[in-house]
Amino acid sequence: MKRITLFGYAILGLLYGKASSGYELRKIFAETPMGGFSDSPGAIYPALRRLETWELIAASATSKSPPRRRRTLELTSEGIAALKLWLEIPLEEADVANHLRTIMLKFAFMESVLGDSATLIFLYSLQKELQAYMPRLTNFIKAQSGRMPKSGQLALESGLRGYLAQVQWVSHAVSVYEGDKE
Amino acid sequence: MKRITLFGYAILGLLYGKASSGYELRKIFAETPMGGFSDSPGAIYPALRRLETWELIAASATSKSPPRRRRTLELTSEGIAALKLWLEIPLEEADVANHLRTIMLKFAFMESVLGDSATLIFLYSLQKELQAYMPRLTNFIKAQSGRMPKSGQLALESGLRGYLAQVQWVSHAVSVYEGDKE
DNA sequence: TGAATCATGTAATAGGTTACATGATTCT
DNA sequence: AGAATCATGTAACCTATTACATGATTCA
Repeated sequence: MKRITLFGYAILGLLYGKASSGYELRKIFAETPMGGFSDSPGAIYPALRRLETWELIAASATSKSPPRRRRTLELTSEGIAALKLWLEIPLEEADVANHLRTIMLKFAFMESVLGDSATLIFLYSLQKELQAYMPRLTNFIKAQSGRMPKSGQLALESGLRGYLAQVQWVSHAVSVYEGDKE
Repeated sequence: MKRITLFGYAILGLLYGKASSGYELRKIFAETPMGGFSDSPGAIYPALRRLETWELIAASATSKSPPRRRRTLELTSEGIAALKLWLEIPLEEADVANHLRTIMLKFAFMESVLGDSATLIFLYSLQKELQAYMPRLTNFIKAQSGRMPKSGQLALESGLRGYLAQVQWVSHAVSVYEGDKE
């Protein structure tokens, strides 16, 4: 029985782009602002092992020559299917409230896996859910105002501004994809 | 040997504001956009038990009357000390890159625990670290441009916009606290 | 009285963190 | 030859998740 974690999907998504070794993946997690996933070997190698036993990934080559001895891993067709399945799960409002990180990870991989039009549809639904969530958040903040210290109030506002930035970003992203279609 | 998790500090901070039962804390986590911590009993009661065995919190009353039978928990002096110690740890640039959530949690509790001037100092240092981090992020994005699909590029931009929003928020927050001083 | 919800807990599981370990290879 | 780093792994521990369980109390 397999339950793929967000970390697992991050690995699948990266391998979809390019077959890589554990070490290469580690470097990506360590050196890029990607999601803030762990780059520790104790996280990555067990995760790879799991994905391998589930046959979602497989060693394509265990080269000993030039680039040292390393196990290059690639997606199997089942791995690709699992990744697609995950990307195709429709958004719900609760996701927007709590799992923006998950959403952005999905988006990052979506174009290459599902194509432009699916990505655009995803952006539309994200836009819709964000717009539904914003007033809920502002109302909550208003309701709390006065019942917390300034810093609590401001902390909430920080979250609000973050979501506002996402709203603007979605519009921007949509325009990029819409512009591309014609 | 005690290692307090972020979740643990969230509890300590909330209890600093008001002695509460586990159930009350659950409701806060469930119904407010606070950090996105778990509201499940399997998370909260063990966490409370740990904090209790470390004597950072203690049951102030186990009322059976009106508000049912509930264990109201409050901070001990050691709990307050632990919370203060955590809040006083100075910021580093790596924190800004990866642990914005932690930072905002700290900020939310800081005013009531450490006072206005400490909070303002915290904001200044946050401002400094954010400003140091922004160019690193923009450079990284520039370096990647062209070497990823549009969606990957845009995902990075989303992060960038989030940080930009935080930069603006810090300025706002600073002005609120500076305005207060005079 | 029965349903809902209040309020606290526990058990199994799984995944991440931390730390350690080990060889091979490149570089000086 | 020795240091650094490449590359993979393992083991102990801890915590969150999930699901279940249990009584008490309010409310219809």
